[in-house]
Amino acid sequence: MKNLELAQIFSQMADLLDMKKEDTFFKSRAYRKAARVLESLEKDVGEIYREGGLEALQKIPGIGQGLASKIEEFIKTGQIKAEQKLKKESPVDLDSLTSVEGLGPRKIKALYKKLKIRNLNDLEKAAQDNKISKLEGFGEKSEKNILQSIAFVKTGKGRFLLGLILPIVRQIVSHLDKLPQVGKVSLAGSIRRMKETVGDIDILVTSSKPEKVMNFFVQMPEVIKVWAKGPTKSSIRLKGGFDGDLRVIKKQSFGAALQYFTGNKDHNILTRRLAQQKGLKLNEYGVWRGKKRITGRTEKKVYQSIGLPYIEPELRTNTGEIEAALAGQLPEIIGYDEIKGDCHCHTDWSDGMQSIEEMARAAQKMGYQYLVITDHTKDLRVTNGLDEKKLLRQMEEIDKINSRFKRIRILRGCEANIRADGAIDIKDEVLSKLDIVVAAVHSKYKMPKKEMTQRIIQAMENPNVDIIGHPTGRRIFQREACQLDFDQIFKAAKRTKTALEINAQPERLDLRDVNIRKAIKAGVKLVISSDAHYQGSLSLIELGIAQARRGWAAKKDILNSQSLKDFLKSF
DNA sequence: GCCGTTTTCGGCCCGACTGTTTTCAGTCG
Repeated sequence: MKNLELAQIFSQMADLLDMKKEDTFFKSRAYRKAARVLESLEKDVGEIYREGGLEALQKIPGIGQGLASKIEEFIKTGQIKAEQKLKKESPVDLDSLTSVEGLGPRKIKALYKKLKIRNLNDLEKAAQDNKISKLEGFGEKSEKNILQSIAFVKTGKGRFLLGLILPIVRQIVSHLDKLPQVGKVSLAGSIRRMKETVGDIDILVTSSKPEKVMNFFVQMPEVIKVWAKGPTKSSIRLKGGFDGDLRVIKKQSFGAALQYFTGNKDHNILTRRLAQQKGLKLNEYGVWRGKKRITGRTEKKVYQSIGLPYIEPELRTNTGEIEAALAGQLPEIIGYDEIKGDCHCHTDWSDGMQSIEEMARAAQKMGYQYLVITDHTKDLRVTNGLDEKKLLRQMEEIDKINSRFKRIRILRGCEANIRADGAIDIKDEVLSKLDIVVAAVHSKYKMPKKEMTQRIIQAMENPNVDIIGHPTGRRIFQREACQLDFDQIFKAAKRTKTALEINAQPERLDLRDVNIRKAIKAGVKLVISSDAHYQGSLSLIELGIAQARRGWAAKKDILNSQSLKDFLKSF
């Protein structure tokens, strides 16, 4: 799948163009638009090109002659000359500098011209020496923000979004699975725990012919570097910039190895201690009494042998799961197949890519009983947000479309905007006509804790508001969560019967796992939503379910695990 | 660079926010 790679290249080219010249506004915007379209394209451009050539590429909206031939070049040669040229001519490391919030191509250009800032290090130094605040167009606050943002970017270094890595890794796993020399295959490590960000990936296989498996692994087309290659372990770097390990395990040790390589460090220390207390030894090869291996083939048996029930991978972080397991109080966390409908998605009425009908058909395919259409509302002009009149028209449209669907019900909703004072941007008389109202913050994320908390509580007080969308507004690696007094938020949510969302977008995953756990403890109900802007991203719901599982959520805590009737009743 | 014509040029989404200014540029979504 070349779409994401190309999207990245085009948006980089847009930035490079903006830096280079003054009058590239519309050209760079065309590149950015093309990047956006590619990002959300269902079909692989490689496939489109194979089937219909340049002509088919030009049928993609936002792609014309110029960009189509660049895509062709990329498919054929793996690179785009124009991009290489732009990069060569650019004196700065634009990629890392644009990751600093508030810095775009223009400001980066100014910083280079006046202070010769080429990369993050230069930038940090200049900010520390108070050189930036003295520049025209910058000030003390800019300088402070730059330093803060650099620190934030640094914490994310070397980690990657689960949602980005998972599809790539799954493909590798499925290739390995097809090799005749491979028996069992499993992911391990943080990616098996479905942690929201992943450092490197671990894959375990059983095989009687490790050498052939290793040969295949280090020669995959995605590999850009081989760190190590041996009979039991090989390490590589993949195109995306992240590293992967493959370990070959004997059949009789597979369960023990999985257990060993999945839990975080502290979980493993505790399980080994439990083994010790029983006069056993637990390592990656099995559970041992003296020199005798008593088990190790499956994880379940490993846990059993040390007196524990099977613990789901998502829980293995030593945050109380072992104590709960010993006490028989481990929750039965929600399953990946237990969501019955999606509560948050967009269509081409606002900034989505597909029609209501197309989204509904895709949701039906996923086996859902319902899909809530929640397009943006009027405050968000950039997303073509709907005003009261358009919302009413959309409701009529949904009613019409519903008559064409038998197995799924399309629910009428919106993602309304919570203004700075907590007011909703749509009149109550229209809100009250909707089946479900999601309300969310889209501006002024830096408000002080007290005001931000009050703002959201104010929104929850509106009897028409059913769900608070992406409650903290965070974007992993990009924007910190807003400041909230969660105790107060949870209290108000419970009192007003407002559900909080677990948004499944890879860079949001908002609420976080710890807050999900706290919310459940406080008696707050939750929903898991894809926030899909096109059909394909409905399946992102999996990441939200993983997040819920890491937050110890059971089926009963998640409102959209209920049937349509019960779901509607709970608001 | 794309797109759709008043069809090979001329327009292209635009408001909020921020940090800087004192009327605005750049960034973000």
